[in-house]
Amino acid sequence: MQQSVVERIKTSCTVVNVNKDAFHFLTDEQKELVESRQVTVAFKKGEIIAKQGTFTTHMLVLSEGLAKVYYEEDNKTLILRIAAPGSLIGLTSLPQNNNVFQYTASAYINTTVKLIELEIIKKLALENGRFALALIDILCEISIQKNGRFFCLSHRQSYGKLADIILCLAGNIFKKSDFEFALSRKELAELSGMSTESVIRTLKHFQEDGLIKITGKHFEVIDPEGLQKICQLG
Amino acid sequence: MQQSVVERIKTSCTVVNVNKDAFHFLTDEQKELVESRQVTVAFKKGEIIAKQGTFTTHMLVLSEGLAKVYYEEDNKTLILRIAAPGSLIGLTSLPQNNNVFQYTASAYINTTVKLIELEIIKKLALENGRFALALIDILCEISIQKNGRFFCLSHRQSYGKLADIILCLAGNIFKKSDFEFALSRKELAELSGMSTESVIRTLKHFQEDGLIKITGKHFEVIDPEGLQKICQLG
DNA sequence: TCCGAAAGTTGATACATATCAACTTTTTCA
DNA sequence: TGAAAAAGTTGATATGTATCAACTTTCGGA
Repeated sequence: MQQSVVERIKTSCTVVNVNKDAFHFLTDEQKELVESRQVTVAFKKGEIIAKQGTFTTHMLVLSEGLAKVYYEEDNKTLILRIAAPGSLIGLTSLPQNNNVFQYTASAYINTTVKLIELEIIKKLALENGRFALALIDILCEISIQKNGRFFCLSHRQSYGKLADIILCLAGNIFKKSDFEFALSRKELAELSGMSTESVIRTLKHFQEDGLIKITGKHFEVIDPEGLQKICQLG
Repeated sequence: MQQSVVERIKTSCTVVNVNKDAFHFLTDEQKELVESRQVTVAFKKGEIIAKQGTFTTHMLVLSEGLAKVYYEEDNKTLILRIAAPGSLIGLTSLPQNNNVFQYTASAYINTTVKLIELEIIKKLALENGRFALALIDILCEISIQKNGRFFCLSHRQSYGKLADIILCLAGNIFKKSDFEFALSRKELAELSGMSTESVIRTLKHFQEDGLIKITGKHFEVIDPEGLQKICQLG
């Protein structure tokens, strides 16, 4: 299958974290243990999957849907990433002294997650080096992605931030240049760290410049290279 | 030993990453392997210890000094953290497909680092679960700290950002309320993500309000609680 | 020790973007 | 189906902070 243009575009701050499958390194016996103990839970759009500050007994594996992972403080929120199928939530609570969720996760759309006890994860990491190394890999990936997003939100200005988010959505979530967009303007604003009004004005600008086309909820990226250029300029 | 007031103050965005000693979980034999193969290198103030984009063959353990760890893009820099003794640099390059440094590290002051081959780290993580788990712990800590810093730099305004950095320096690096400050105003600005001029003006404000006292290169935190309040307000 | 460069400081100005307010369109659900 | 609520849009205004320019102080090296 050929990659579309939007998928090939590299953005500095992908908000979506691509997760590898660590479980694939488990032995059949270990896989069975995980499967025998795991529980699947479905969340409706808008529901909170995990709340920052509550005790983490289980790690979550997002199996279907899309979740917003965000950090909360003083009534302000910072979206850390969008969790897509395969993403792990709650891995950072593995250390004994951080056994609460370090962020909140809520469902953008209807979402199902599998719950696996952290104690089992810890046990498996201890006895299976390849699995442990895979977890390390995932944590490294998340760290690298976060650096890019951090840079983008703190060093670019509105045009660059929004262009980046649009490319991320097209290239990493929907994986095509046109898509029905489920998120509100307010949520787009939250993602790009700007006000709703600024998002609207900037989107309008992008349309006038022929970079994107919006018809109701339908988004189309017309000039990905142009958007990428805006990302880089600031 | 009693903790000083500045050490007890919690800030949202500690720029210093407190690292645990993962090597302590190694067997005597494994420790010997590490020690027999490790090399120690000294860097002078200002020198580059590791450059973003170059191939990572070794992980670095900072043993003495202080280093600035920063992300570079388009001639702009974003300081990710200050590496203090015990900090690991280059751990995020462990995954096969990210085998280049993901950030640059340079010496704030004269600094020595130990170099350990990544291959050895990988081998040890594979055969020693407790060591692997300790690495996971460290990555989680870094991740959590980065969330706080990310939030601080993107959601607070200048007063809050600078107050936070001052509390971090006092509480986490110098571990006392008064210290000789080696960093220039420009570097303080870089750390808090603002312009040099704004840093100067804000410091002046803090002095006038009796929060801190500066005499030449000598810094003294007079009212840590007051600074903390400023952090929280924004 | 003195000169030039770097660091530090101050005030004036510019600018990006948030905020506010008024309004329109769309959606929701009783 | 119609009324209320939510989402989207637009223009005017406010504000925080960067930028620029001029200047002073400090520091390093010939």
